[in-house]
Amino acid sequence: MLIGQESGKIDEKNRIAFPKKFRKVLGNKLIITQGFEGSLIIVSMDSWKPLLEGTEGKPLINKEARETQRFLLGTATEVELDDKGRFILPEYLRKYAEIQKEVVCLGISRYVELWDKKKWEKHNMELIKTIEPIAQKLSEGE
Amino acid sequence: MLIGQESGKIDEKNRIAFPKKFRKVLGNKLIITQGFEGSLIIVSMDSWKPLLEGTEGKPLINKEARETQRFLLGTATEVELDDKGRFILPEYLRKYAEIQKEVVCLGISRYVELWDKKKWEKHNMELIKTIEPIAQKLSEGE
DNA sequence: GGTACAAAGTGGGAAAAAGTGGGATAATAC
DNA sequence: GTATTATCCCACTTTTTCCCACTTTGTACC
Repeated sequence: MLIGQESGKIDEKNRIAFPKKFRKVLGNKLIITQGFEGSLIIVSMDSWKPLLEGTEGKPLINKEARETQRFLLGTATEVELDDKGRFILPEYLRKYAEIQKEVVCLGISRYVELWDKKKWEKHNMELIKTIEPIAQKLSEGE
Repeated sequence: MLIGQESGKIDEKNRIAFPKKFRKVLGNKLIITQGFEGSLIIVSMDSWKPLLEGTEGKPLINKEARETQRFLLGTATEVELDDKGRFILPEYLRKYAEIQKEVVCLGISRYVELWDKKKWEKHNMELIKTIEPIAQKLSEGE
């Protein structure tokens, strides 16, 4: 299972070192696509399909389902890690995620989210405020 | 049941000795995540896992589920104690909790809170001021 | 209470592993 | 043919991990 957060940076050749602990789980062929809240989603081939739950099966006549699929599938790219565990981030995804220099990778169970560091930090600040009920449960045990 | 307070420090390799009495209860595989008032929460694997159950199956397209997972998974880390009972605190959690050098571990029933010592002392002072009038009222009322 | 022994804690060295930057070659475009 | 971009690979740097030795704390027995 993917858990935890790692930071890194994008170099002048648009390479990003994919954290070791995530590599172990996902292997070195990855799919990258646009995510939500301005992040990117990185998955393995295998977990790609289950993630589409909720968009699959819905009739094509459903406009929202179509748009969601376009969003997720239409912008996906397959990348391969080099011998040192890096991949090249396509320009259009870099723009979408507004990645400047530093990035953060979040392990979210079956996929990894990639964020521009500043953007993530801002998002995280907001997150902690709204997440209180969950953390409360964590505190109480079961 | 976790109670009491232990202090320690973080060494130059970012290691923190996890107090023996807490170790006995929680084991040597721990989950650390962001807590409240700038503290960190440390729980055992066993009490953390059940929390995930509610979120695991939820589709990617549900915003609330996404944010919950980001918090429970993305900002948490699994650590393992070394043979001397120490764990390595990831940089991002250290920053979050603003840990300088000295730390305090508080046993709070089912989990352990980790604080920067100075911050804890300050927080505790304020806590006392707040609690006293309340306690006073309580006693007067009887 | 003091001494001796045992257990636990602390710091740090050294080897191994991983990460980083960049050069050289190959592929593509102009 | 030349220039630009992409791919592969190498060498250097940094980080991580494992382990050891010393210090401190705890415990038992005198």
